[in-house]
Amino acid sequence: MFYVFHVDVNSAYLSWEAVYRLQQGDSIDLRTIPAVVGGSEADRHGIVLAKSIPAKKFGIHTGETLYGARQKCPGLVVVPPRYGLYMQCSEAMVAIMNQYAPLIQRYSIDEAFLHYQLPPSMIQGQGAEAAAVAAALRLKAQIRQELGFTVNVGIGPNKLLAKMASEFQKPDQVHTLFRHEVPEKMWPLPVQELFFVGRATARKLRGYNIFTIGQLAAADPQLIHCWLKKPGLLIWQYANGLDDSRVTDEPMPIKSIGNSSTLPFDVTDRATAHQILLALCETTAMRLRKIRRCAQVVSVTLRSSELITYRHQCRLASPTDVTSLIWQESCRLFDNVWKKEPLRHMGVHLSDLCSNEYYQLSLFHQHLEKHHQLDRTIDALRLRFGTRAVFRGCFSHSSIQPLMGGVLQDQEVDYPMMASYL
DNA sequence: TCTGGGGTCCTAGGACCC
DNA sequence: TCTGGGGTCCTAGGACCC
Repeated sequence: MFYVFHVDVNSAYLSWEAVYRLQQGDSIDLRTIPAVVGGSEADRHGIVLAKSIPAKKFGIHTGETLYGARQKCPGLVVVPPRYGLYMQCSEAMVAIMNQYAPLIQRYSIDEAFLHYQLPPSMIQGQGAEAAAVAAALRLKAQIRQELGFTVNVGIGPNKLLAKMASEFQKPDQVHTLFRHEVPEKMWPLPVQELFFVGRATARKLRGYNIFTIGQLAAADPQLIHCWLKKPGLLIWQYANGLDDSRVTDEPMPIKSIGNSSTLPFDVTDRATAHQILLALCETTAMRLRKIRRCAQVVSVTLRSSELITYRHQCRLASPTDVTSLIWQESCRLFDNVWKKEPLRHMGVHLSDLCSNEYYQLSLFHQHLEKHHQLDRTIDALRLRFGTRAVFRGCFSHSSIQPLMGGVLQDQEVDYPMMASYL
């Protein structure tokens, strides 16, 4: 007998930022005022990454522009993100969760599932439910006391219902969604609140007169399948509370890897574009080598200043993890597809990954071997002396960063462990 | 200086082969 | 050449999640 807990940090980035600032002696708790964590507007990354509850009351949404958010709330406090800090907060939370169960599945930086096993003496029923709630309340209180931030814990018979439960009322709440509670607690909700029903699917469903999760649950699955194809069957099952996926701590195998960046200025010439591709290839290929994979497909994504996004991909003759080969291919793709319009955003993605073992053994070609050794040497130097220790000469008199993409480049600052709070 | 960055999965349609 | 049908591979695009 077990239950699944879903632990969700309330306004994660903003709460973590608030706690850190209080620790540093700041007198204002960001959670109690209209405040958001947002990217740099000067670098054109100016969107809301997380918002406080008072900010939410002004109608501010995650993902909207800081400009838009300020229109809604002129006195809004905006603070920049510190991803390294957030990683540490996340680690500290998972460490506490581990005191309650050996099996934890990290779902994202601020969400995790916990497989809560009841003692064998407990059989299904009120006693078991009450025991699970009591444990969740203790977990929530311990996180709050030791780390200073609040979480919602959802309890259910499976991951889907646990996750739906954690979304109910916020912050600092434990909610249950046991099977017998589904008709009362989940079915009346608007269909777009169901996991995996996004804007597009909700719009289609409304076109078929399905407005609530209960209406979706009661619909004919064959019809839903016909309308929405395979994802339709999935959301029909979700609407009925059905989900047989297990909590697992085995990491998902990585299928693709990529980096992209909204550029500080519009790019209008080929040479600059190629240099940016190199900066993106450096980061992406380095990550590829780190996980010991080679890529067979290279893809270049472009977004124009008009926000039109398109991409172009191709399959390589043989898999590679060599930065310069990936860059060469990226430039070729770029030249074939760029329409010469100003570019706001560029990206490089690698997919169809395979092991690099065979590749390493078959380095017969001298020039490949040299590239390979160069990449390895640079990787080792960057690991030891930091990502800025060594970079290509073409960047030395350029305003373009030699490595682009990735969010954890500012991890040189070490933050104190959150567990030192209180 | 109004629109981020990291992923996964699915489907449509064309090319190509038998 | 007024050409059937099945299967595979590939690319582009769109949906969803955080």
